[in-house]
Amino acid sequence: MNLLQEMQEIRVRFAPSPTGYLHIGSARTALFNWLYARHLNGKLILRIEDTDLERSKKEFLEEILDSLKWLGLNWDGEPILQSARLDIYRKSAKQLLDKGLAYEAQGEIRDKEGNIIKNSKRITQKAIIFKVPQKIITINDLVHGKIEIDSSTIKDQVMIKSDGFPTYNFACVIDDTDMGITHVIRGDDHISNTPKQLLFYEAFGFKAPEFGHVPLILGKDRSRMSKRHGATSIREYKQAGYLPEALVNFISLLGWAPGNDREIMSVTDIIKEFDIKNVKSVNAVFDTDKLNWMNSEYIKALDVNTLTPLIKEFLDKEDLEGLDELNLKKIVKLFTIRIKTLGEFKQEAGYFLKDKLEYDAGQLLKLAQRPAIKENLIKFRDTLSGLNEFTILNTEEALRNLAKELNISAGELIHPSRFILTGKTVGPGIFDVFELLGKDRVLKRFDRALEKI
RNA sequence: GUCCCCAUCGUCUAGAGGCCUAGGACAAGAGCUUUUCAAGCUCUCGACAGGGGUUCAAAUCCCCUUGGGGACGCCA
Repeated sequence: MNLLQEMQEIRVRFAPSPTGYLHIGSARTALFNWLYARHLNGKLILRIEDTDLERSKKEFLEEILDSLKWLGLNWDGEPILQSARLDIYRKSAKQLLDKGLAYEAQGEIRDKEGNIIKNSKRITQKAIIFKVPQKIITINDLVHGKIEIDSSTIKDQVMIKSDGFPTYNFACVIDDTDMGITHVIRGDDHISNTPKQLLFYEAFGFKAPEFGHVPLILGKDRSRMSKRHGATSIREYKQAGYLPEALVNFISLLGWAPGNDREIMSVTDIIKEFDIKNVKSVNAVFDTDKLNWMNSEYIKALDVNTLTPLIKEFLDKEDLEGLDELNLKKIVKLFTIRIKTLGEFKQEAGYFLKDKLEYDAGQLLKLAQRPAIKENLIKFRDTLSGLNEFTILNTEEALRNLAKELNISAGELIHPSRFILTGKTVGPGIFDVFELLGKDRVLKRFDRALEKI
């Protein structure tokens, strides 16, 4: 690689702070950075912004890395921790101090309500504060175009806090410069930070990267997506049984579209098509209905051999007792088109996994009140017990013959049977249920239910 | 309050001045299929926020209004 190519290499970064789980919005930012890098054959650097001593937690860091890996967003090199670079920030701040572009000040530390925290041991030194010069700052944003901000609306910026740690905007500039970041892709909520950072670039004489501010993801009420809108962290979606491919596909389409009406796309195709120029500048509402649809499409596209192990991870040991692999696969196959998430399987197909059924009392009563229901069901039970082969074909033939004999519709036997065998009024075809449950379990469930009718 | 961003169906979006009586998808509704529910197939409903310009021509360009969102920390 020659020098020119090296200078032109695209380097982007994702810079989470380990103060919480990976939020869906952050994940989208990470995804766009990743797509940008992969599309242009660049590098994605992971930087951990752990300069908030009180809120940063190691468990959060691990969780964030796990979520990124689960989504398939791989990064280049080792993650860089800001907490390991404190000297560098301090030295850099000193430089501005020496140039007369900054000053030191001793202030109190206040909490969120504005009260002074009196005996804070954190005040060990003076804060270093940047003197904001008067000027118009221009951002040539990759998604918004030209944005102008008058610096008179910005107050002097703390670079080094009294606890010796750098502030976000300051550390960001030092790091992005050191790491050779060429493009900063981040959420719209950072637009107001960019002019502050641009001022630092200028003070140091550093070349600023390109900026692209991507729109935010909103909840149903159009405010920033938060806990009250439902699941906000990637781990929650993983735990609910969404497929990472579906989630990636879905969030890639929040604020971006390839422009040819394509929606279900492999990640390879998304990388191929992704262009920051096609990113919209309008915020997007997160629509769980559409995510559910997309996830179900991904589930339907999987073959049973791939799906079964994925579903197994959502089942407990006791769910699998007495179930052989072949049977489980058949059940999975039956439910592939009926579940929207992997987690729904246990709920939907529960009656295949455990024998104890809870019958809804009202439904049971309704059933018992139908004319001649008990004697018909007893006859049907005896017919079933006389079958040698307990297959879809055999059970259907037996049921239809009996219905004819009794001069009732097939449904008169089918619906009560479904209720007896599954405890539900809706579900897969009843003859599938017969075969998959097997003769023994079917008869047992009939006997148990008939006692109650 | 100040600054900034944004504005096409309920939602995600297509739309780069004539291809737009605005296209697709989700959701909703109807029908077909059927033992129920799904799935599948077919159809229906449904939007350029409002007002001024510019232009032969505007969803697309400009301005204003309105409406949403975000930021204003020794948080990141």
